[in-house]
Amino acid sequence: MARTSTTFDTFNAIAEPKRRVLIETMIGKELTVNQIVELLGWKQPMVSKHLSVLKQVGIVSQRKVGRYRVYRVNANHLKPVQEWANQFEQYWSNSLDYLDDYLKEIKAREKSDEQ
Amino acid sequence: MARTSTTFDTFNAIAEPKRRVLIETMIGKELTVNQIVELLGWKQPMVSKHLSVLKQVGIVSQRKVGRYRVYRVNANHLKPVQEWANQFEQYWSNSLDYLDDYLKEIKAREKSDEQ
DNA sequence: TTGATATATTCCTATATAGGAATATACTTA
DNA sequence: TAAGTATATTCCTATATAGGAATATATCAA
Repeated sequence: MARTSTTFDTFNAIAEPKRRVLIETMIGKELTVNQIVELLGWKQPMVSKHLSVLKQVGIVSQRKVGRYRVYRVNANHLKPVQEWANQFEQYWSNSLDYLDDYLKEIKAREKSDEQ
Repeated sequence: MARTSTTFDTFNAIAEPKRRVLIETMIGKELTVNQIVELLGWKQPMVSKHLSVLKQVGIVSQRKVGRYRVYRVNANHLKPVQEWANQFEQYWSNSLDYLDDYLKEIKAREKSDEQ
């Protein structure tokens, strides 16, 4: 069996690093495909293909303006990602715990160096 | 070129729905592989394999206890996911905007039905 | 030591990309 | 209508899984 399809859900769509960059670049703007091409310096078909995946899961939507296609991010669709991560927030370390972890790590490293 | 490796980063590791379930199941606990097998009803090799991916990106860590391997979630590693999503929070619709979107959607649907 | 238990790994296969190149499609303007 | 611009799609290939089955490895217990 292959991996879950990139168009299966938001999590799979944003797994691709380039698509995250695309989203970061587009957020809050309305951009034409070629504007994105210029901003990112990617090949036009590559931009169109990644936009297509993002569109299929609803992360971006598109509007026709003459021969241009204007794309924008539907930020709402990223909410589930934040919400999914939120449920683990209570288990995150605070900065002091971080320090503690860091010290433990150093000790562990010293110990393994001794051997 | 194939897709980004599942072990490339946290985003790719959690793209697989089963691995998200695994994380949700394990959060806040220390669980043995077979305990997870029982909780989820998956095959043991499947659990071990998914744990292996999560371990490689640091989302879980493992401790040996006799012939058992005790796994736990490193919740810290899910922080980047929340943080990534956070940067788009200001662009999320509030409930009124949602209503607006909803009404627009209904109108659009009526229009396409007419044709 | 031997059998049993716990977990990891290997082998196999179907499948889904991502990127590159080429090309098709759509719209505009002279 | 023809040329030009903007964007999407198709074809190709290398690659990386996910799951199933079988098996290897590690540890415990009698």
